[in-house]
Amino acid sequence: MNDQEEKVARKRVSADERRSRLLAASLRVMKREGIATATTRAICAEADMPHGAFHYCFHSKKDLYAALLASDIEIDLTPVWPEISPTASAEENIRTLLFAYWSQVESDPDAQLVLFDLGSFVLRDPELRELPKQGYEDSLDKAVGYISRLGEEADLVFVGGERTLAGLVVTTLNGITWSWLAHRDSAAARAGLAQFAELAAGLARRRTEHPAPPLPSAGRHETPSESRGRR
Amino acid sequence: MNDQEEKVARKRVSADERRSRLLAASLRVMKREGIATATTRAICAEADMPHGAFHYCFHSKKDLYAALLASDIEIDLTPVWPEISPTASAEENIRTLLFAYWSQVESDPDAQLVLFDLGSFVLRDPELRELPKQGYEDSLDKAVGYISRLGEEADLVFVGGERTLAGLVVTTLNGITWSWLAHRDSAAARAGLAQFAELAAGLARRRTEHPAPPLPSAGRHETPSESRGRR
DNA sequence: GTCTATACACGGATAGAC
DNA sequence: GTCTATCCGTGTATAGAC
Repeated sequence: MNDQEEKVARKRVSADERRSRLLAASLRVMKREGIATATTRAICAEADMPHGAFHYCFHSKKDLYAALLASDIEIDLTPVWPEISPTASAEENIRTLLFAYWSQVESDPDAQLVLFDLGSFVLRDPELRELPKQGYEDSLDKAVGYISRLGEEADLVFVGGERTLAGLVVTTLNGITWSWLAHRDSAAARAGLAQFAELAAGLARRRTEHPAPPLPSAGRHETPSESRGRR
Repeated sequence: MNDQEEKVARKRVSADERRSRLLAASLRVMKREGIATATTRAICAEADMPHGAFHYCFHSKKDLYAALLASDIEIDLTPVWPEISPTASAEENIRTLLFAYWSQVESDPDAQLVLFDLGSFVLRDPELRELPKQGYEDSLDKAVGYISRLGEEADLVFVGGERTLAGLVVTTLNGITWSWLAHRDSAAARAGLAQFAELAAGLARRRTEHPAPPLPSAGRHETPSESRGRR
């Protein structure tokens, strides 16, 4: 006594629901075959919708790109927090976090590729050029969030400020990811990550000890990171 | 008494010459409008050749991509070497080199974008997937070359070996470049570069003096770059 | 809103004259 | 080798029935 099932049970769904299904489908297609092959036809097929559906869910294909970049395809570090503890060293905690991130990168390389692919594409379009900027800000914010939480959970504070460190993290992670996509040498990538964790740990200080903030390398000429910390 | 000039004097040129002209033209088009718009037609037009010429210079369009990635679109640091001197600090010398690289990046951002664009595209194709790997090796080699020369000219040697440092440099430069393409904040990019120079300097040692390695700014508590130097 | 059918342009590649 | 004309597939977008 159900309405109809002429084909394979294509149910009635709201246009909004369709929109998000198309977004998900487009992401799947892009991961599988690349952005160039993710045509409106392929996407609709993947979402099991007629081709015509596309253009009353999205004004144009650019719309889809914009929406895709807005819905951040990001990595979730929630499950790793229990492993963070104040008793471990700063370097260990940082490495734990970075490696948790990294294992997700490695488990789904195509997602990363789509991110570069999409960014690269969008940077060419005058109308969309600002999107990656926003995306960068967003990942910065997210990194700041993680770093803050790390500070709390592991009782740390960072020389130069959280945002500076966040910039360093985002940039380095992008660099390592891109290089890894090219060479696919996991050991090398992890070594780079570990090296970076060591570096970042050098910027960490315990919150509790030393009431007088112990700046590293004070007294000499000013280092870049110090001058940047202010402004 | 010259042969012919029916149109605008389209001279006779060898197929090889055509090939390289097409490569150059394709690069120009890609820089200007992106890889997606660089069609065989657009490329031939840019090279002032008939469309048909394309397919007896290149077997297919993939061929062009491969050839393009093989002919490394790289950055030349030759003019900066005079500024390198053993009297300057390691950090200064490294920063000089990095900034020289960077000013070329900033002067031609589209070239960088093409590199990402092309890499991203090529990583999708099963037949071409190995090309970026090779490209990465090449830039590693190039970086090693620069680092070696820096070692000679500035009388330095690097903890961990030149190749390790080279990997770090290539990766970091990629990361900073990609981030910069998104946010276009030159000051931030240069700050990151300076920060990295500081870090890398922590890995540098004078070749000549002190058989026992003289750590910079020793005496107080340890700075990040110092702890990093060891391992 | 939903879907089918179609318009229209443009992509890579090739056939075949010169 | 060189170039023109053309094939054929596929892309985005829309017109119009339901």
